Amino acid sequence: MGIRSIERAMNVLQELNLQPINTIAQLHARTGLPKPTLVRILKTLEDAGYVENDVREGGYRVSALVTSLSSGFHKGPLVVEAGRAWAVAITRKHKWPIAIALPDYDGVVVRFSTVPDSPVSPFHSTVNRRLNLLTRGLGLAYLAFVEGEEFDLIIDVLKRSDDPENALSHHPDELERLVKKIRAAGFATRSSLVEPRNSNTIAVPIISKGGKVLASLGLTYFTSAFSSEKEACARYAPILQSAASAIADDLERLSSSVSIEVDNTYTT
Amino acid sequence: MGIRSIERAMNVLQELNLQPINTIAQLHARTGLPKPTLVRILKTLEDAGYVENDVREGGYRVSALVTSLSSGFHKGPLVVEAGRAWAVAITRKHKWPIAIALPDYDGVVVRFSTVPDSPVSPFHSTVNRRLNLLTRGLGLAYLAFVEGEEFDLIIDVLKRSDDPENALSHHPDELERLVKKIRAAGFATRSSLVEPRNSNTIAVPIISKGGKVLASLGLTYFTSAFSSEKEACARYAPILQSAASAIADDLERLSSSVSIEVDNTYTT
DNA sequence: CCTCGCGTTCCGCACCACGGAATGCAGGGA
DNA sequence: TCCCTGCATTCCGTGGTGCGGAACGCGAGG
Repeated sequence: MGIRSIERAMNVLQELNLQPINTIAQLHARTGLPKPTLVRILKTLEDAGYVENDVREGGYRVSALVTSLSSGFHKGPLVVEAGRAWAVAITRKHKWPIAIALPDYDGVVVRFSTVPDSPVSPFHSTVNRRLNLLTRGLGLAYLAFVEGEEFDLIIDVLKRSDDPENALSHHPDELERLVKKIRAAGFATRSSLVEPRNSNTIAVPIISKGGKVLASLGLTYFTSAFSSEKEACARYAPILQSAASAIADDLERLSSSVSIEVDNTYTT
Repeated sequence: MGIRSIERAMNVLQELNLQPINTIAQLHARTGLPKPTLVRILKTLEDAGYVENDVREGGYRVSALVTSLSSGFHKGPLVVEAGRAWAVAITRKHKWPIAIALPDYDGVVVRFSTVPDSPVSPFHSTVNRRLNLLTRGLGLAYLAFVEGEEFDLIIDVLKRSDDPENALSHHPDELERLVKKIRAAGFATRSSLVEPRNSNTIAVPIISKGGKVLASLGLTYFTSAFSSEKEACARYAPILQSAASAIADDLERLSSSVSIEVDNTYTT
């Protein structure tokens, strides 16, 4: 076991990243740490410059310096780099948060999200969150556009899983129907069978000029903001689709002008 | 005074971000912490998933999870978002690290850098580093293209500073000569009067379609890699200039096309 | 075989982080 | 005005825990 205070501090720092502003009481509830301990940890982080105590807002928030804790981390594939700007732009315009997810073995992992830029996000920073392929919007948007034996390979892996969210892999015809529907529509949504119910995600694939599915791009919204799922999809799916194709274009420009290959590596 | 172990852990984490791989000995030298203490801290961070002990490489490195420590921080202006992808692409092609700096009162602050992507960087992650306007490449590339009373305003502020790096603000004609030279060339380099001497930076402004100087974009290289500064500039200045103009284009596309799509899709 | 430098483990002591209890403070209700 | 409630913050005595010098194991080099 490691140094307790450090583990606690890291947890606190993670929690702080999940909300724009955090009261001691909230952190107490979420981390289970005694309040005096929280105050002490937060004061330490504040002295070090990672945290600000905004008395006006009545709580603590992360400050700019936290970026220095991860600035040296190699950010990952060029798709994410190319997609960020579009994701941010869409969120600024439409408010809802955008996420970019990359495939990783039997799921997709959120590698970038504009949650911190969104004033109305149902979630708070989903970066590094792993999502299932058969139930989640971002997973389905990726999977449904994968073809041939790569598709079969993934399904085989999923079959070996006992995660209830992967259950569909045992029902080939149902699965096929879903995939066909998604392909025809050009976008996927989160299954209505999984939590959370008060939000939904609309996602589209990002497909390279060569036809390879590189990532998926999703928008998450509160269901209560629209009278029906259809309405939300009609509104945002085209936006996501054109953004996805713009990202593919950018990737092309970025690679051709400096002649590099699209790199599909991802870290775990 | 805060909790010592936390302060130490944060320092270690920052140091880890400054190099792709870090041995205990290096960290010991840089942080001054006893080796057993370092091992204990690193083990704690490793258990928590923020750090990996790569025995093959013989050292510690930050892992993907560190991004969760800053994922909630609002990343900043769209220029940086638009510029990242280009910066990454250039570094992948030409190896040297690229930085994007934004103006901040009497200086510029590095808001993004590809140092982690560069195998040959003279520095290591300069994110959040503040640079002077009159001596640093990124500062000069910004300042020299600012016009009119905005320029005068900045100089007035600099005059009130007693930082030796701002001394030039007291020599108007010399300053004017420098500014003219930079404008004519279209790029700036770091003053030969300031450290470090074994590297240099070539920087260009990023100017919006409306003519406003938004940021500066710089490339840093080891002077020993070229026979003269001229040679390096001849090679990289055009690359930076076209990237800067591409970034300005992207910014334009990002802001205009996203809003056009809104209007188009509303009827569907 | 020895030596050097390294990462890692050991272990007893000092000290410092811990958290329950107390305090301070602001808002709300009677 | 006074009391109450919920909150953040401070206090302070105690015991656990982080500390780091010393020892160890190991691989490389001579």
